[in-house]
Amino acid sequence: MRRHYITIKDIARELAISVSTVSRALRDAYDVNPKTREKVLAKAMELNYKPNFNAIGLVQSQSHHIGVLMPAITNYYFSTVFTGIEQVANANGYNLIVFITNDSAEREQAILQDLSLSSLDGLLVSVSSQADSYAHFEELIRNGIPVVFFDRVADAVLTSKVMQDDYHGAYEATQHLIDQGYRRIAHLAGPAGLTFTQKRRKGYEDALTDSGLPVRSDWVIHSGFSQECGFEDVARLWTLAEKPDALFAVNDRKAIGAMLALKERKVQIGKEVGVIGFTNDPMSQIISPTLTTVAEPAFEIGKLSCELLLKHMTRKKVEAQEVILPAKLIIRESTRR
Amino acid sequence: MRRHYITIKDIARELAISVSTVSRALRDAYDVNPKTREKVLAKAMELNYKPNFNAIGLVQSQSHHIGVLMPAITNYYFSTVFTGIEQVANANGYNLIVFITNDSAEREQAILQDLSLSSLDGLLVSVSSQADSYAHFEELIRNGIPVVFFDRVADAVLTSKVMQDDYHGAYEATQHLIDQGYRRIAHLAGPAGLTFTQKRRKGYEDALTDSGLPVRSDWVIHSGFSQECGFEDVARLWTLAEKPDALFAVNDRKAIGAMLALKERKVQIGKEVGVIGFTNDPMSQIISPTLTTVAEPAFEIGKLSCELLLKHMTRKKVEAQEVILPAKLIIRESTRR
DNA sequence: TAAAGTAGCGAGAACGTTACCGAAAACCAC
DNA sequence: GTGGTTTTCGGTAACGTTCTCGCTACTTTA
Repeated sequence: MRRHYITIKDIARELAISVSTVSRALRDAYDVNPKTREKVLAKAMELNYKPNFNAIGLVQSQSHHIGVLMPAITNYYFSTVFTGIEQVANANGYNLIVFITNDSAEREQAILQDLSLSSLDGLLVSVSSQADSYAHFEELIRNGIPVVFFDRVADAVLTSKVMQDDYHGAYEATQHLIDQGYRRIAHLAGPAGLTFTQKRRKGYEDALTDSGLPVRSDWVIHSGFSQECGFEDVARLWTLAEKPDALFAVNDRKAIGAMLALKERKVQIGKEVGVIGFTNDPMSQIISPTLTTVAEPAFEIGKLSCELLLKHMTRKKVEAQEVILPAKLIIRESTRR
Repeated sequence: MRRHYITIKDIARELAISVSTVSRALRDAYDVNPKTREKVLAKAMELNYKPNFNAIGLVQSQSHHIGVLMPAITNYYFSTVFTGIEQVANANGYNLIVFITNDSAEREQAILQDLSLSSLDGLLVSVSSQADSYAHFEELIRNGIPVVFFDRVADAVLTSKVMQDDYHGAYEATQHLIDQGYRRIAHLAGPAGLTFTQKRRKGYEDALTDSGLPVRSDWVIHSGFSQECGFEDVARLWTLAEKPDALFAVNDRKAIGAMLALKERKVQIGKEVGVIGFTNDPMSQIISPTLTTVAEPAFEIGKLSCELLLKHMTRKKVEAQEVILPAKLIIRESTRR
């Protein structure tokens, strides 16, 4: 079970110098003769020395690990955010430890419960949609482990957050539908508890109100994020006496589910019923008609979250900030009459 | 920078017992009075004690971390495999450290070069398509860190591998096209260096040969995995004097790129030209006509890879095995005449 | 030439935990 | 009671590294 690798002791012994000197030579050049430094480096290379991060972490009480806690990774948005995170983390010499909650609050709690404080220097989080308590995050922060939220943020926790402009994105999307002449606009919303669900709903409602259109609660359906949810939401809407003539979905997967339901009902998408999504998932360009959507800067959000976290980790005191990146309306066929 | 947390010393002091006893009480019950064990556990709970994994890792020379090295995570296949890995790793108390190579051989080398032997107990790998040297993997294994390959395996390295049945999947796909009456079947292949590219090509060629059809090298195009590659491959094929009447793509993204190119040329997919992919990416059900494909058991591959790795990690000597999971043909509209 | 400064290095403790071994205490059988 | 087990516990070294301090030897300054 136990393995033995090359350590600085081995280098010290072979070079007949002390471990202290080897340690210094390998890190910074101060207090060490350039010549001995050369020798140490050469010997380290020769023996293929690799530092033991457990030992370093122990003595410095840090791990060089950043945790990433997300509901899932099997979708365009999260996997793209993650790629952004990875790029920054890697460039700064940090490793990423990934935790997937499957959108379950219990799982999220369990992960945070098990989480040893010593194993992480910082944590990036997108909360599960059922999460009800954020005490664990606050405890983490209290213990000196910075937490940065992205996308699905916990409003109550005082720390930095990175997200897209959900409100204005939703407003623009709804406005676009209105501009295209749609008047009976329904909203396929996300789980009610999430902040961004609320923001997108607010943007939708304000756009309607600003154009003098009524906000009808029976045209707003809260459900999950999956394609199936979108499909079922349409089924429910189509039982109503007065059916909508446009759908604004909280994300592309739901919009696509809705489109499939509409196709099944032989409804002409765009012409009869406009559909608009949110995310700019590659699927939105594949489906036909192509889906109008609000593009989220997923990669940028990942990069920025990680950069912010690094700031919190390295600097003494960085005050919490909320970064809101612009979302961009992309007009395609599904809202073209 | 330095943080101090609750340690077993604190527990020992408060209970006026030794650290050895606390340590034993916290782990297994042997050699410790059930009563004192109770007290220790209660006190640990009270103080919210969390073990320091750096210290444990140092003394046991292990990290409880498993590395996952992949070309990307922003696609259906890899993110699903990863989810399978995550499930098994988590259930066994291991954390996952993710490395993304972006399909670059240099990046892969750099990651492996930096990789401290002490920071990983095992490694799961899907090699980059440009990888030319597998020396690093062999060194890892020599140093007692088990490596298991999945999907994109390194044939030369003697260790366990998990993959789908590329050969038979490709054979079946091609056979299906033949059965449907297509006769001039082209293959949009992957990067030539990868093992599974070769296997799928072989399956394609054998199916043709077995049906007495000629294998035409100008109908086999090797390029990348992206949608754009599929698009461009069709552009090239359509400059030929004799055009194919069916396309077998190495994956769904390429198949979809090809379909878009065909649509642009007003070619009726299915009726005029059959298209078949590989993966069963959700996109294949979204595009119209829906795409016939060969489903890969991505989640299962992830689970199995991790389970195999755990076996290698815990048991003294487990001999390397190659696991090949069945791939399943899923017939949809794109091959229906 | 003596005092003062500086560059380079080493000794030893510390980080939090486990592993090993020995000792004390409790129990048991006769 | 006595001797021998068994149970329970504590002391100490070790894991690989950094960090602090102090020492030596050389260089500079007056």
